[in-house]
Amino acid sequence: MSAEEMPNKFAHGEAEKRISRMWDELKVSRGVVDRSKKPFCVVIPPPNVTGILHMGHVLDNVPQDVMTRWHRMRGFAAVWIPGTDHAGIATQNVVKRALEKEGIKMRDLGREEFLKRVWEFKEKHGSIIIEQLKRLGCSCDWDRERFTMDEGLMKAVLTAFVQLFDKGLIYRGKRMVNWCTVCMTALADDEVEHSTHGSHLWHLRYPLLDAQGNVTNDVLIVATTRPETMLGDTGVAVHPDDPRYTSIVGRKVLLPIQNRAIPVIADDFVDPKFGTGVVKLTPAHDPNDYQASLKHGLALEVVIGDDGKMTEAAGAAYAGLDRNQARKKVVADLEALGAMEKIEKHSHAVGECYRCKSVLEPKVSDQWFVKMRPLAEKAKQVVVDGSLTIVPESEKHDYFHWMDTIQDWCISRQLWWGHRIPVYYCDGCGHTMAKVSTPSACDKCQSANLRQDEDVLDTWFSSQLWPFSTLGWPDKTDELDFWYPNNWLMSGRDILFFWDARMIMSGLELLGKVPFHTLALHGLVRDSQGRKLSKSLGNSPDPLNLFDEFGTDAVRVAIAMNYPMGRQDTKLQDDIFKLGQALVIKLWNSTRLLLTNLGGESVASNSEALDLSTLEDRWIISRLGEVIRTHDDYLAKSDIVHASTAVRSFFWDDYCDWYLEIIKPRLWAGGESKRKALEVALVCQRVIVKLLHPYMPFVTEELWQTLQKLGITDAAEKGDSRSIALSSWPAQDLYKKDEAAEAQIGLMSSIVRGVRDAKQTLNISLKAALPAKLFFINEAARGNFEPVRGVAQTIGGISEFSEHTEQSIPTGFVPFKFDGGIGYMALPEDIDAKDIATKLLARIEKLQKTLVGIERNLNNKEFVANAPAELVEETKGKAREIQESIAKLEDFRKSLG
RNA sequence: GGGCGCUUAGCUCAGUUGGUAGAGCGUCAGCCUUACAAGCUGAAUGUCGUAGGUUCGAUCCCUGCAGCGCCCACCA
Repeated sequence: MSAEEMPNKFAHGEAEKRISRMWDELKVSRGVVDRSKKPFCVVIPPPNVTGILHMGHVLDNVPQDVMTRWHRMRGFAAVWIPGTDHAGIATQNVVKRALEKEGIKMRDLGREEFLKRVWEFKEKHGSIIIEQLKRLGCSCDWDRERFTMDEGLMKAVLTAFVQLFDKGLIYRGKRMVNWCTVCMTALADDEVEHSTHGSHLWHLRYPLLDAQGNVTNDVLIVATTRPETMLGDTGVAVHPDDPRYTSIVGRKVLLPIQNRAIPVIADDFVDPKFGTGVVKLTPAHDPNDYQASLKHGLALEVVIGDDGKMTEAAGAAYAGLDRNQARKKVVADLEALGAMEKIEKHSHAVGECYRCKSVLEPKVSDQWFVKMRPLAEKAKQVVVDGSLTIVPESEKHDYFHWMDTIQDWCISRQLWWGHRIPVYYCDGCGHTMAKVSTPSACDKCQSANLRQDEDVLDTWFSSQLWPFSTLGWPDKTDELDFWYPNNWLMSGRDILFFWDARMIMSGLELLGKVPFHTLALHGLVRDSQGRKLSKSLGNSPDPLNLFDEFGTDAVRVAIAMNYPMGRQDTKLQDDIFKLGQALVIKLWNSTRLLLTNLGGESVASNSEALDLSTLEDRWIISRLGEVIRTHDDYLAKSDIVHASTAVRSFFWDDYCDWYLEIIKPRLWAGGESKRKALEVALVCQRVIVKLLHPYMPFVTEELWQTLQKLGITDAAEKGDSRSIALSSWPAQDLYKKDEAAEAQIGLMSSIVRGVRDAKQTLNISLKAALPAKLFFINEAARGNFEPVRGVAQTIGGISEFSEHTEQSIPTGFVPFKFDGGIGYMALPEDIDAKDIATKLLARIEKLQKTLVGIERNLNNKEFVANAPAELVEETKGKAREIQESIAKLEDFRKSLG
């Protein structure tokens, strides 16, 4: 393509596909173990294998791609490892429901056949999310894609289990766990979501029995939120110091309906102030009651089954009823018996399944647990001593608190889809052992009569190994040696405990090292009204539609510039994608401006040997170095919002609005000055394109390829020029700071702004070239003016600047303020004096307001005495400038009549 | 019940050795100026949640209060 043929817009739809293909062919994102380089490794938070791309994924992955691309260009041996999670409950439920639609029941199929169906489902849908991540432009090393149930990771999971088991960190125990009656499995504590429900507090009358077991006239009134569980009551408890009840401790009450005598016990877990101060005890269906039953030797009466239906033990009248129906019937029956004292309104928190939202049932059962306390101590320590940094820092509090209050982790799930627990029971001698590969005989008695545990592991048990299992652990691979610990991990705050914390614990325990050095957390994006994005609200935009409409680059850069990091959640304004798109267009067009001015020539530059004899060239190069520094500093702190907006504002404000406008006359004029301008401008353009590449990979690749084809290069660049993704990151040291140039251009822009302001006040065209005079209050400004005289004339639309040294206003001129002095611009003949006077008055009043604040300080002796001398001088100077301006504007206003 | 965070322009948000407040969007005014009208040039708008304290000086540091949000938590 020749420069003139550069299309006038970026056709993102076509280009993104073409560029993705090119990246695949060049394998730009391949991570190679290269010990001459520094390692940089990130692992993707594995999306559910059956998932489809939503805004949450965009949020997770844009910063990871930014970081990975940035490091790759900076010469790190960078790798970003992709993959998917088998997502135990979620996937099992999806397949189960799909089968039910075909009229097939999971249990009828049997375990083996069902699993076959899940695998088929996975093969069919598993690549969808991966393809979508590619569309997002993620530069993952796709050859290293992993799945939490692939062969290697399976081995990692089993090995981890066996190691923890052999160390005694995994044990089996009878506990009260959270049971989901819909998913039919146990859940870990943090898989429970609490939400407040409006309900009732039922007060039940339990008649007191005398020593012979006969009903007396006394009743004990118990308050409960779950009347249906009374069918399984095996005791009643009061506080030992509660004077109302001390006399009856040890006696028995008659449980209505069941007509069973149950004991009254004393325990200090009872709060005398709540309800009646008497608690009914249902050890099989309440965690507190269960603890009490262990202490006091109460019986366990299971009245609610795994499916949420009442059991035989509940009595013939209730067996088979759903727990909710049973509640109604129990209440009605108690009322009929006269055993219902009263019913109060009461709201309380109820635990729900984080997958299916149904109300959980506490259930006593045998489950596998990981001992967390020893792991938690180490995990805390690495954050305390700084070997692992959490961003934003405020999240540390939550992290420490969680570690401090940690309970053992229930890792067994009564599911079929997942890693089957590698524990084998010997039917010969009762020995229990954990093995990575299926054993043929018992370790102890050599019996071949072995039975594997039926349960599978919690999904998070495998995801916690992700930072090292994906690198080959438990094998000692080169990758593991080179890229572990990972450098950086990004995740939503919502999975800090599910995933991040457990990776830290398992990494420390199994490998003795932190899994990553920096943990960056982000909040959620919400809609413009602050609501969570959800399918049911219909307020969750489909990222793929956004890619089609605005271009992937636009979506990415919009997300980067509005990222919810170090903050609370971010409200997604409707227009941010349009603004992202505007940036893409602006970048495209600024390149086009330069290319269409090449005049058929090619411009090869060298950042190390630029001719900077022209002021604006020195200035933009100085600014360029500054923006690289600023950007890199921010990104090093994982702050992609400030990093990306710094580049944007440099590009748009300094480069496009000032620099390109300044050099346009040189471009039109041609010759040596034009060539130099193009050289500098193209260096800047290349650097800007590179700086934006992590955020907008597609359009920047397209522009890069265009420049390369035209032979526009920079001899100072290193790296592989076949793709911008492989090119070298701009070196900030190449672009030296030039204070003088910055001060001079700063003065120029201040004068130009003053002139423009004056022209708009007078309602005259900005192009009208009028003469102007400058009166300098600040000597430094006078010195800085001479070099910018020409530029100021051109850009400001001034025929000629001259210096004014008198105090009085030159007649026929209008005053304007600039930093360091007062300017006077020639007044055209026909002006609306009244209109101008009004505008001037407003300006004067504003200056006076500012002056009042400044003078308040200067009039304060304590300020002059205590504030730093520099500040006092600066304040005095400021005051003088403003005073002068006010005086001149005021004089002029009066002269208008 | 505990812990954490937030409150700054109409909206979304920046703002660290404490020095008199910024951006983008929106609004208004003027420009089709030969890269871009998805653009350019300007303007207006704030008792920085509230009451105190420290300080010459507080959006910033300390304390109380109010409103909002998040996390954790077995009160039946």
